[in-house]
Amino acid sequence: MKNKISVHIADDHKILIEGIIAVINTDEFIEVEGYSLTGKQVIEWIKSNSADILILDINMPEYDGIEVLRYFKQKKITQKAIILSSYDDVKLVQEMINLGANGFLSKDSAGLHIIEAIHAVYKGDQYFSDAIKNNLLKLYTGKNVKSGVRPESTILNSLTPREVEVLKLITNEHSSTEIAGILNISQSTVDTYRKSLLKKTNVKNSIGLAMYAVKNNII
Amino acid sequence: MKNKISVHIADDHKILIEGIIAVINTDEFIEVEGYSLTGKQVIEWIKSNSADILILDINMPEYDGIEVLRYFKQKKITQKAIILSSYDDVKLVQEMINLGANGFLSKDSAGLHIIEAIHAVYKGDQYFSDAIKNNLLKLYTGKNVKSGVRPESTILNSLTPREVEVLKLITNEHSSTEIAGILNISQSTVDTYRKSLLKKTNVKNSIGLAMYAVKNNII
DNA sequence: ATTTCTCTACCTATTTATGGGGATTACTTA
DNA sequence: TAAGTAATCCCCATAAATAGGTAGAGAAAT
Repeated sequence: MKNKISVHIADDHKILIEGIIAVINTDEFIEVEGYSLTGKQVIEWIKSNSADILILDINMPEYDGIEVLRYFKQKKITQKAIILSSYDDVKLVQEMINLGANGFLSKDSAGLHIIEAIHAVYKGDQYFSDAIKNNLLKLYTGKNVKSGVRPESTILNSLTPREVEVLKLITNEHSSTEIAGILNISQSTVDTYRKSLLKKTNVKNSIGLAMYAVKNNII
Repeated sequence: MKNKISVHIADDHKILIEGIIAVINTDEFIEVEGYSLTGKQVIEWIKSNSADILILDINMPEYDGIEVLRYFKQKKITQKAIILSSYDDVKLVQEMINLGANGFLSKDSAGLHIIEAIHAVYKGDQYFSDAIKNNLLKLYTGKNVKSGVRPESTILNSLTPREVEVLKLITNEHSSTEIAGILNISQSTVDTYRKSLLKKTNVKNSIGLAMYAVKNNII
């Protein structure tokens, strides 16, 4: 007779936790070990506990999901984790995989297959929601088959350090004049960065930049 | 033998719907009649259906919860509704009650008592989550017993419905011209809303507004 | 050695946003 | 009925952002 798969849930929305528990309870081979409402609680919890699977929300107060994964990696904790996310940002997925995430579920996806995801990850597989898989596929179709070509053709051409600095200041409600003052560069230069940020992120205006920054945790 | 209480769920997050269904299925006297993923779907649904209780999320694409309630009121539809909200804005609650909402559950509240809420509202009672009740209490304790003193001392001077609409569009990267077109009002009016939003939220510029919207889940 | 990238900066012009007013209509509420 | 509020619109002026260029200095990669 085999033990049940134990699951710990971390999400700041209690209703979501209750929902997931209810869903999980429909599977006789899985049980919920407990839950955390903040990233801090997860980090406290991991110090003396573990579960077979941790279901981890990205957006949480105190420490977010990414910071929790960073902590795990730093402390060499090998807790398996399935990420819950509201948006399907490819770069985030890559970041998460690098940090050791084993699965990725989108809250927005048409069907949630949390049970499948848990079983898959428990077996050692990775599990990604369809939205994510589609996005990843798009990146690797057609080109980039031979040499070690980095997928620089991606939508998100990564930003230069200076661009990120400017982006942060924009997101913190600074005007170009102010940014020029803070970074000790000319206003024209700041404007140049704005242009290149708009082009690279493919958004419409500064607000789009701010939202991009939020989504990519460049805050 | 009595029929089950039928419930319709409206929320743009499928996972939340699945969760609520799972929770509801633990009660033998309640059954889920169906669900909608957008406000528009709710309005389509109500044209030829009804349920004993509608569980309605505030934040939904196409039409949000408030707009759905407005539609109900305008069309004199007496569908009972329990509101699901991510934030506990007192003014919003009042607005919703005026629009005929029968209950109010906060997603963030420590314990979700959706079953209780459904039974209460079905019996004709109103149901409010603890967070809401506490906020309402705070407003009426000590002072404000006699004259009609408005509790303007609240931190978030809450925004009017129209302001929220404009804020959403701003956050979605629309310019004032576009917003005017979308809402079918003059650009000047949109500018007026921008001014009042800036004043009320106490931020510096549109980016501050967008960040405010993100923080307060007004997306 | 030559290309590529990053950071820097400027010019011109147009479009948006912000800040200060004021004002009307409709609705609700004290 | 008087007061308030929400929604709507206008004027004027300035500040800021966007869009199109061009371009040089230095570092890094090929």
